[in-house]
Amino acid sequence: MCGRFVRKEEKVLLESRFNCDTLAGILPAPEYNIAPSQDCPVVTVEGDRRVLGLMRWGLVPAWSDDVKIGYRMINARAETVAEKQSFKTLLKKSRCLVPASGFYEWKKLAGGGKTPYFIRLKGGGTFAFAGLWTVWHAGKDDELHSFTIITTSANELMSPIHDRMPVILHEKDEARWLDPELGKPGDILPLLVPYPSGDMECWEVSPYVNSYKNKGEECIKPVTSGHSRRP
DNA sequence: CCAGACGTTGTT
DNA sequence: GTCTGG
DNA sequence: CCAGACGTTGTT
DNA sequence: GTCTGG
Repeated sequence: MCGRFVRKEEKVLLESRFNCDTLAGILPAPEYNIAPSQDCPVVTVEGDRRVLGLMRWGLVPAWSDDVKIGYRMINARAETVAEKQSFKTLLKKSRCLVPASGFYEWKKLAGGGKTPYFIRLKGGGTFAFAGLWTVWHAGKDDELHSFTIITTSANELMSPIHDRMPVILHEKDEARWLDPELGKPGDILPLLVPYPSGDMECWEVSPYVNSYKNKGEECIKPVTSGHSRRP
């Protein structure tokens, strides 16, 4: 679940919305169909300031001897993230915000097919997924920064589509999620819950989005004549 | 102590 | 790197 | 997440 | 069917 998302924000908007500076490199343009292995802007804490840096979606743990593991480490389960050895240290020390405008889920059909849905906050505001990040060393000076998105059970809006959904942080909780002083599970696990259904909306979109190569407005256009509706 | 594993999803 | 299992 | 590939030998 | 790649 949560294997594709959307980020329509410009760099300037991201910096103001998340109160951060741009760390290094050129940020990619707004993006409609972000897939695993792509580089995305991610907000982390360095010392006493927030920074926006680029990382690859799909966690490549420091111990891995193969970068390809990242293709399958795109999510971490909230229910077990404090216990799994691959995540517990990161949960304590390496949390991040992943800015987004929405995400996709594919609903399985009885006939064996699948239909993509676009999901976002009501009205389309910018939000942050709860993420974990790490560094992998390919060579002596070769660092790969990567991240994963935490998932939780589906809320009422999502459950007709899928049984899992990404953790979306309430804006007031973003500072807590990033606070390096907070390392105890009791401080931060309560944030990893489904976002309220009433504050979200979703609609069916075209299978055009099935290919991550397809970009643009078409990726979030309702498949039924312009009206958003429940699945 | 060392050796060995370390993840999610969906589908069956 | 860090945790679990033997 | 979905799309797309999925192989070896020998010769150049 | 299953794995890899983006």
